[in-house]
Amino acid sequence: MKIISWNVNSVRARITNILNYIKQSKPDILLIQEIKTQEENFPYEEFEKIGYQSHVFGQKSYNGVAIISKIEVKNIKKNFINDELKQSRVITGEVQIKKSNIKLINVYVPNGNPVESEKYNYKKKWLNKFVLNIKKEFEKYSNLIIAGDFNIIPEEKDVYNFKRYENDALGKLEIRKKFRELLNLGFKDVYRLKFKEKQEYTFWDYFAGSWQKNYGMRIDHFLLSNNLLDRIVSININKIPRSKTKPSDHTPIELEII
DNA sequence: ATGGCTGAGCTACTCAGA
Repeated sequence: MKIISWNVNSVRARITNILNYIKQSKPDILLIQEIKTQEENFPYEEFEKIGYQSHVFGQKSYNGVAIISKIEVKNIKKNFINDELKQSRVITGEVQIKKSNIKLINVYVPNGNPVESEKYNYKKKWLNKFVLNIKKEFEKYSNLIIAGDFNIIPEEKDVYNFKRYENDALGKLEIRKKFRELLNLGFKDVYRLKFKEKQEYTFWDYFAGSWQKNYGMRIDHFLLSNNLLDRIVSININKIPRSKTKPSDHTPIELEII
């Protein structure tokens, strides 16, 4: 069972890249973020043609998340967070994998920059609510997968130059602490669990040749509840989509479980 | 290097991203 998370930075501008990627990587479930469109303009048919159903929590111009799946996804919900700005950032669903019910939480955490602004406050409040709701979710479900763009650099080694990001909304200690708080509820950051010291990134800026210089950061994550850890087959950051023409600034992270 | 690109909405330019 292959589950992939990818911040596509507009599903409509990226549709050709996404379809090509799906044909190559053949995910069972693709969790996408920053689709930047409302449901009414979502390219449902394009995914249907290659055998995928889409579940969409859209928004005009900004944000938006979707679950694109070859297997049945039940109990789709778009109200995981009571978002004070009414932004579309979380979609959840349930899948049956090898007789166990697994809850999927596809998330796009607010960016929060600049730090001296209301945006940073929104991110902090948003993360507080998110952690609290995950805690509640654990009372109802034992198998949880949280995946998406967390906009959090977990540790110093997860960015090309930590000094530049220690006072940034992605790297500030109080933000990284929220990530640890989440893990402490009973999750593992699967990439870091499998690769203790490896330095790989999931995002590179469009400008100043960031991609060519490998000036990136690891901000897209797969969190698995501890009871699912023995079912991990592999975790992989696939850099190929970032090297294509008209790429997203993020690249997919691929999880395989049994 | 707090903006050097990119996308949406719109059709000139702002806002947002990280």
